[in-house]
Amino acid sequence: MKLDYSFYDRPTIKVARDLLGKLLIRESPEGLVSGVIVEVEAYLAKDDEASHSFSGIKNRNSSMFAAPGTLYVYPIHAKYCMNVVTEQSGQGAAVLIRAVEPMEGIDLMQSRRGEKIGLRDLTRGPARLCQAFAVDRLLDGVDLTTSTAIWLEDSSPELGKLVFSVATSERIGISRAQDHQLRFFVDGNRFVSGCARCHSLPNKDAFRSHV
DNA sequence: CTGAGGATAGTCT
DNA sequence: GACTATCCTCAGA
Repeated sequence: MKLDYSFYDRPTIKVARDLLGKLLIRESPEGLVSGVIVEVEAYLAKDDEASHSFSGIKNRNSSMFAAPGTLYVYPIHAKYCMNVVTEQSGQGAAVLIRAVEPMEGIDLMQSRRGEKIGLRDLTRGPARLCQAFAVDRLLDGVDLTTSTAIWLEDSSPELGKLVFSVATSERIGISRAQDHQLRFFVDGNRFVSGCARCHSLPNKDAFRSHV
């Protein structure tokens, strides 16, 4: 079932944790791809120096201040990252989706990412994920609750109820506010990005093996 | 497997 | 001109 407004219109940290295990779906003329979210980071509206909203609304971050459920796509290092806007309009809070476990459309992801890339590296990392899902600035500001190009679902019938434990750590790749434990990931899932010390149980079963 | 270093381009100071 | 919420390649164990 597609996630609606009431899912996003909540405290950012709750939304971030609840996004783990949800299905991200992208439909384009080339075909459909999907994956289960295994890693996210929360960026808060207040007292968070690492958040793009910290120094106020700018041209480039304006969709982070839009309604909850809006997609905020940000260009960085000549690549893209995707975020989901949370809380109320004008707050400037969002959750960065850092990694998914590929489910449907692996061939299409493979052709977008390059034939030499292994399965594990297709969507492990925010910019890799955007490339595999063909997410760029054209999707910035899209409403995830109504769009037919990209949206989130609670779960897929064939996966059933996913069982996993949530781990937390500092966020990755930022230079300020590094002490906050605002990164959430599926403990042990091998499609999570980042360093080995951030995984307390390395190489546990992936969701894909449950199908 | 790990860590280091350079490439990359759009936005803001 | 400096800054990134990054990625890829390469060397070494």
